[in-house]
Amino acid sequence: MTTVRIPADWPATEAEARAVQDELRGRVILDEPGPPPGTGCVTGVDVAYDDERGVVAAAAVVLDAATLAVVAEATAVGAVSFLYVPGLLAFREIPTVLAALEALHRAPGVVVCDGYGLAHPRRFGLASHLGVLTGLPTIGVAKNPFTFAHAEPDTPRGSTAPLFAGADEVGRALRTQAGVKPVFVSVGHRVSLDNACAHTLALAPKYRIPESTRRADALCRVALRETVARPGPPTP
DNA sequence: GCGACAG
DNA sequence: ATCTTGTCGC
Repeated sequence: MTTVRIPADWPATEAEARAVQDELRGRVILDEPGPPPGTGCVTGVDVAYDDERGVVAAAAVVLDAATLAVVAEATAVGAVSFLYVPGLLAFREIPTVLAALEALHRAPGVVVCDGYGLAHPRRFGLASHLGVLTGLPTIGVAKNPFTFAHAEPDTPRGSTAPLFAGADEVGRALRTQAGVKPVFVSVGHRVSLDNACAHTLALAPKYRIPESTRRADALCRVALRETVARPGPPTP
């Protein structure tokens, strides 16, 4: 597991962070369909926190898209780099997530983030940000609708309803299990919304949350516990 | 102005 | 995100 330092130029204030989003937003690529679902690899990323100690742990888990078998995984830990502010989540997670992705010794394929991409107050959520920084195809799959409006998708698995920010369609509510609360899918970088939903559905054959996110969630919790329970904290 | 608000 | 017991079900 690698340890990361907060970048020297990391935003310190909310205004600086918003300015970074406004600057990077223009680099998002929205006109590529992305890799076909069910082929190649898909990578889930997630983080866990110990706010008392200011420690964050990230995990990246690579799955074979066809079988959902785990083919690679990596973790990273570091100091919390930003406080949680709705709309600025990426600044809390990205340094450690980047380190985990870099520790992977294979191509991640599509990266599935636990949060939003285009569905964001400034249309630049975690998945968009991670995509621009890495150049990788990314999508966002969130568990809550945030501030966005949506109709209830039909009961069958695979049903969708558009997610609206005012009149803009910024994503979809996707029912991954019949009769169970939907997840909220939005485009990150270099993947179409149709493909993002297809990937998400393929990753959730049995549970509401995509297998990629479930695996990454479990792994980053282990990584957090191991570093917190060990002498010699990673905080310089 | 007040509250809500991805993780 | 995180704090938390028991409980229902495969």
